[in-house]
Amino acid sequence: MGVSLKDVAQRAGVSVKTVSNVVNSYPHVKPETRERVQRAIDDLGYRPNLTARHLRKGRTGIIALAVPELGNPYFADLATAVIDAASQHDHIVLLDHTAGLREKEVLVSQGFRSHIIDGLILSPIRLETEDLLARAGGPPLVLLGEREYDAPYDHIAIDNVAAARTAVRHLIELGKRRIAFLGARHESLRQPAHLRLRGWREEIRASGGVPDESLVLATDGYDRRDGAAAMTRLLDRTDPPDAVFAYNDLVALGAMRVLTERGLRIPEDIAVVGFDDIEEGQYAAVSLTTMSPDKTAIARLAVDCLVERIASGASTAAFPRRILPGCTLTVRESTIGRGRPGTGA
Amino acid sequence: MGVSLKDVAQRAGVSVKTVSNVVNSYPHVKPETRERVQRAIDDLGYRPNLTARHLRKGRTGIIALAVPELGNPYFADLATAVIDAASQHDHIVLLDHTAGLREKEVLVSQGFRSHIIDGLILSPIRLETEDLLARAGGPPLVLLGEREYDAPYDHIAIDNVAAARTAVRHLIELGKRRIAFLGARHESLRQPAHLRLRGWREEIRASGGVPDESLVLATDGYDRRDGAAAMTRLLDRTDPPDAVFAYNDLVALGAMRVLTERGLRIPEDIAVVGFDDIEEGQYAAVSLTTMSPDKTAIARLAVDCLVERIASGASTAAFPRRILPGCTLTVRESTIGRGRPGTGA
DNA sequence: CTGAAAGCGCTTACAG
DNA sequence: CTGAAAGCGCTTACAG
Repeated sequence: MGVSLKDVAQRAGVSVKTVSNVVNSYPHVKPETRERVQRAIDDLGYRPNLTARHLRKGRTGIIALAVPELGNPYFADLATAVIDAASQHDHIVLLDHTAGLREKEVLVSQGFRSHIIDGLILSPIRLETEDLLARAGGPPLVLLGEREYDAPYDHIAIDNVAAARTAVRHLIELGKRRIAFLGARHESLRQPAHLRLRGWREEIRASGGVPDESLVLATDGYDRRDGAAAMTRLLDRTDPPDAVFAYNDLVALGAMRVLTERGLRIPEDIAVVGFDDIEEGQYAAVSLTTMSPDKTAIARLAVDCLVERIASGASTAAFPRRILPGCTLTVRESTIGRGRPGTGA
Repeated sequence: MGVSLKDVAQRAGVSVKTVSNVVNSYPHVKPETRERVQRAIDDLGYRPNLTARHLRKGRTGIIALAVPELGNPYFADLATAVIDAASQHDHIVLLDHTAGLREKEVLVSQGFRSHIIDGLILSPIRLETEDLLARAGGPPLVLLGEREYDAPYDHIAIDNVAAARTAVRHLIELGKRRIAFLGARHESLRQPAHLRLRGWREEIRASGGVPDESLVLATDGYDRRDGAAAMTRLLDRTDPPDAVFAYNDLVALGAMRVLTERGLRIPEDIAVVGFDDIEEGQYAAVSLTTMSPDKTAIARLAVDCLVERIASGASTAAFPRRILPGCTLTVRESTIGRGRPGTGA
């Protein structure tokens, strides 16, 4: 601390410009000058002050990632992947969580940390299109997740309708007919789960069935406790389902805990499919069949998009992209029972 | 972007100093001046450039948190708590993961991001004392976790020996006599798990038993797969244990998966105790008894310590503190069976 | 209560 | 190939 370019320049007997050239490996520096400067740098233990560099260049090399909560392993995995992808581009990651609160999501999206971050990756739950449109020239933004917006920003998300149909089809092919949907939120149709719920309806119709809306269970959130509560309500009724498609793995795992407590067999009595493919599902007592989004691809695409937008210098995207990473079905014991290796390890 | 103090000053017809005073809510500003400036700020949509402020003040308000991996829910929870604690002090958090690699831990501890961060909270796995001593005047540092160092830095960690003894005593009180320890690392005695292993030995001796070192199972890491692999090795022997104390919950959950696959009953055949109290354990088919460190306290203490050290301006701590947050036993089905409510929810 | 000026540590045209 | 100087946008003694 305290050693500046000027100190190095003085010691090496050159101007700060020359030192700067060496530090930034500018090619046209006379070898002996470079060596002299390098020695001064080493002697003094000089390290460039990045803040100053940032101020000058107008970029910080920091991108922010805002997710609802790190406590959901899906988002922890995603954050890990984003950190790694960002480091490929020499960027570091400032992490924040919104708890899925619209107020916090708005705050983050408005870039209350502008000037510190070059760009933002946001996975919103309750944010509305109008909030995005009101965003006054903040840093470039890339959106993640199931919510859809009519706003000038890139959006990375799997095809939720198609993925949900795949999950439900799997259950139908196993002979299940009363398939519940766990995790529709107590809110408007534009909330998350909307698309997965639509997939549920479409696939049931496609198989010649009629969606039973009483099998759609609303929840407060998407945690284990929400899954457990919804499953309890479902089982307390007279006509239980023979399968459950959950909004995500946490909801599915909460539901499975209740099934186990009640002594019901998975999948014989009730089969379960989740969504996200968190590792916990592999090691559950009955391992969990789930839809596996390609998290690495999602993170990489998000960071690539963002870095590109940052380079372009525009706050909004004139031609916003909609990118669909892959999502595949991973079959485990919760739908086909023991018999094949369960952990997938 | 592009609106500076100067622009606001011009529009309001005052000097930049006055605008700065208003922005920083300096008390002695004539009300009508303040109002005029505020109007200019609003009209222009001015937002202070934090990078410039940082350069000037020499502080950024950013602290870094480096954990082995976010994929372990314990660290995800800890990160969440650190972010919240930091925001209490108006600091934001740069997150990094080390994968428990010494090289990466050294890099982080040497502050390769110095000048961007005001301080660092590091949870090391393989870092050595010499690495810390070689640290050349980086930003203030607070250490977390089971590793112990003889270095001038504050250290926040529960009393691992005492906590392990509590866990083992619980098993002994339930009548268990052959208690295995899962998760000693294939490395030196100074590695993590050392203290918990010592607690295991001490408590067995205290109960009048003799620690059976063949029941100490080494693992490569502390993940579910490590627990599953170790449990498999243990069961393939002729003399299985009647209880397992795992280094952490992930190892315990991996072990439980294997027990379930083999058709063994938990806790009747083999009881299991973990460490960390991650939510997953509450919702496992057999809910997991575990040691519950006070993560919120750990995060708060770490941030408080760090902020204090930052304020003091010293890179190292003349009188490093050793702080011991609480850690309590949480009893669930994996030791006492079904019969009481299991999820603890 | 407010202004003019220096300076935080860099990078970058502009000269030479 | 290298130097002198301006400027990124703030804050802070120093005056008045």
